[in-house]
Amino acid sequence: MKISTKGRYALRMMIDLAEHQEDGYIALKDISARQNISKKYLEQIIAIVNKPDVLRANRGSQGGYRLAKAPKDYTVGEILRMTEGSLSPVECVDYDPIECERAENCATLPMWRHLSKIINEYLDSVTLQDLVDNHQATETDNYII
Amino acid sequence: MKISTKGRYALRMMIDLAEHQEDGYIALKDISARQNISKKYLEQIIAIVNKPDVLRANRGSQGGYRLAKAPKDYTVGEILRMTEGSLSPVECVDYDPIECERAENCATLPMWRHLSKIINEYLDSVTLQDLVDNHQATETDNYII
DNA sequence: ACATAACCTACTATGTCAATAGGTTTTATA
DNA sequence: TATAAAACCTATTGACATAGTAGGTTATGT
Repeated sequence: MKISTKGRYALRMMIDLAEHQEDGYIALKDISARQNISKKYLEQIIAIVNKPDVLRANRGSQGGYRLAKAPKDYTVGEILRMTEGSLSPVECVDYDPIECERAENCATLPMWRHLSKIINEYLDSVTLQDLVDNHQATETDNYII
Repeated sequence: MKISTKGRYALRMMIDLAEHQEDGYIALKDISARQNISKKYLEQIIAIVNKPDVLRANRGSQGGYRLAKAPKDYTVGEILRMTEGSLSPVECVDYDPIECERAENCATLPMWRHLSKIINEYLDSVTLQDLVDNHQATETDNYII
């Protein structure tokens, strides 16, 4: 029941991009150095997230990435679902109709559904901007989240 | 971010034991047949949960297992933590003090803490009795959870 | 005594994770 | 226009976890 490095690194990458929005296109080399994550691994991870409505990329010299929209318009949930796949605690709740033959008479299904709901709803309630704001607050201990 | 079969099977086993409380000691063979889970695998899983305050076991002929307390006195959270280990979405929040050197200045830590909190609090709020009640309700569609 | 059940330990196939590695293509700039 | 820098692409790998299977030993009610 753990978020993988893929998801966690993707989040840190997005936060890094959000915090350096003013610098134009950011090279993975710089994110790699700041976040202390292998550039090669970041390449693979950013490839998952690199959709036109999420990121803008420039190739070649002086190239890099920048956010496609404002940090407040990304939720943690959407970023994690892109990299991790479904965030539900059990696979069966992702299908509609449920394929499991036990579903009709399952003692635990409603509980899994509810857990899935609160996980996704919470993660969809936190934006990239919230994380950036919170990061700034680490200096003053004025945590928002 | 998934609960493994170990945790899910452990829960189903506990529910099965709760629903057959009146039958005295229940053999794994019977749970295996009813739940359609390999008896050999159930042996390994029940070994994790088989503590004096959780289950009573009788060996030999006519032996088996029964709950050590009332179904309302087990939470889903405690059962899953026994089999799955920690239910937190990231490892770092389990340590106090946190070992990660980035912790003091981490943009995501408070969010992970909060997510961990709502997951554990919800799973600790659901008892084995709730699941049994809910199971009964599948016939009438009067879900509680 | 014997059948039955818990209990114990080792093994294994498969898959996922967490990268590393080595390239090709594109592009700003000197 | 050569070149350096960057994105982009695909394959491979070691380590570990998952999801069991297998083959026993020990205890106990009948």
